[in-house]
Amino acid sequence: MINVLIADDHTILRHGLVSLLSRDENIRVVAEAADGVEAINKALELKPTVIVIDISMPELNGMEAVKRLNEQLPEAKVLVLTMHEEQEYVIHMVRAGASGYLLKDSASDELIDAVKALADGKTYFSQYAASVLASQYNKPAENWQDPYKNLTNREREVFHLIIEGKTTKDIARSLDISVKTAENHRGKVLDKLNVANAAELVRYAAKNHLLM
Amino acid sequence: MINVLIADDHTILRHGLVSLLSRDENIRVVAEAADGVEAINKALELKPTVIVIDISMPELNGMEAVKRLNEQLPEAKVLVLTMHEEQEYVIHMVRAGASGYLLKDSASDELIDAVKALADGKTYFSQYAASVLASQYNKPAENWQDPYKNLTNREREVFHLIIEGKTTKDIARSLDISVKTAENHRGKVLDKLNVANAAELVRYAAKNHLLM
DNA sequence: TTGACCCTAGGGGTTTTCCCTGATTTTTTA
DNA sequence: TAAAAAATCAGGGAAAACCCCTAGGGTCAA
Repeated sequence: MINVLIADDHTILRHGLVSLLSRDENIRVVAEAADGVEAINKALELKPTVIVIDISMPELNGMEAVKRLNEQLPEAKVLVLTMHEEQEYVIHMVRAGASGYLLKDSASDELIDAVKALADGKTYFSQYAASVLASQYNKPAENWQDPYKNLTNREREVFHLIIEGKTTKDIARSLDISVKTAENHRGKVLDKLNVANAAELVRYAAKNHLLM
Repeated sequence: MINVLIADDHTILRHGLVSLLSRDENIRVVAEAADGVEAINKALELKPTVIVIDISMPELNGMEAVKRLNEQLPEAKVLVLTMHEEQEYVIHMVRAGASGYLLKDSASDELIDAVKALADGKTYFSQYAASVLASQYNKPAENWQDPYKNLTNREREVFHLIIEGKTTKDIARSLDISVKTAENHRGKVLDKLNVANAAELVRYAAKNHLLM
């Protein structure tokens, strides 16, 4: 038997979810919450297996609620159910500890599947959410284009050595060139990628998945 | 009309895919390939909209093939169809430029949906693949543990400012402390996380998903 | 109350980074 | 072939980073 807590500030929608989930004989809705604080309190008290939560809620928004739930009740699995299609939401919620992400216009079967998957220790992401997550890895190919592409071969070598944490002296030794030359390349790289220092350069590399 | 190229070294399976996809009136299979090199050659010649490809193939494996296809024919969308459930495969293929990832035991409808999604410029990931991608964001909470956890609150603040690319002077201003104090904290952070400089610190942050 | 730890701040030093300018040789491209 | 771009080297100078040290004041717990 899967114990579920439903947190959503829209009463009608919440009741709809309850009756939808209750139809499945393996699922029992043990509590409802209309805001984030209530959700956390009831979760800590009843320790449900799965928590179905909406992002936008009064008191404590879904994101913060998920974060706290993950800290205080890590064994509970959080399924985010939302109408937000914004990319950032998906990633932030996953970062916050969500195990599933479903849009409200999903088929109702999907909701039940998702709850069961989470209860089973798996994750469940809607087609859309999956695309967003994947896009984080896909992007680089296109993003590379401008600045990184404009580096010369030598500069690209230097670039990679810098993001390895190498000093200019190391780089000079590595490439068998003078320190001054390495320094020049370094400067060019920072300039072309429009960053102020090595730390920012590594950030740039991370953002564009250039970090090995 | 969506032109599709199918690359799979298993003849029977390949033919099965062809007849499956051909059943849809909006899809036309323009070519088949039994290995990676053939896949690339035919793709460059026929410029299909979608390329359905298996990971394990002779001559040039799927991963390499996807990489090259992405470089030489970026407008073609690659759908990876495989029986490999290994985590690394998903991520590597996506990094290589795949727009979709489907397991061979998926429903046949899913294949058609996936092809159409890709032709439409979207991505398509099976439930499983999505989970793997999501897990990349979930992990950190556990990985954080050792060194980062040992930072004091103040050090953690400084840590985050360093990985923002801030200089010591910036940090001092930010926290309203003297440059010398900021410098001390900076030193402590580098020391505790066992890195030599800010660049390595950002690497550390990236590895542990601490980069915002 | 006495360590232990943290935050604070400074002294004094070396090394590295970053930003210039200017020049020679090689490679690429028009 | 001539022009442009890239790679090499170099020096000066300011700023930042990094390192080692001391030291007062605060909190907290044994």
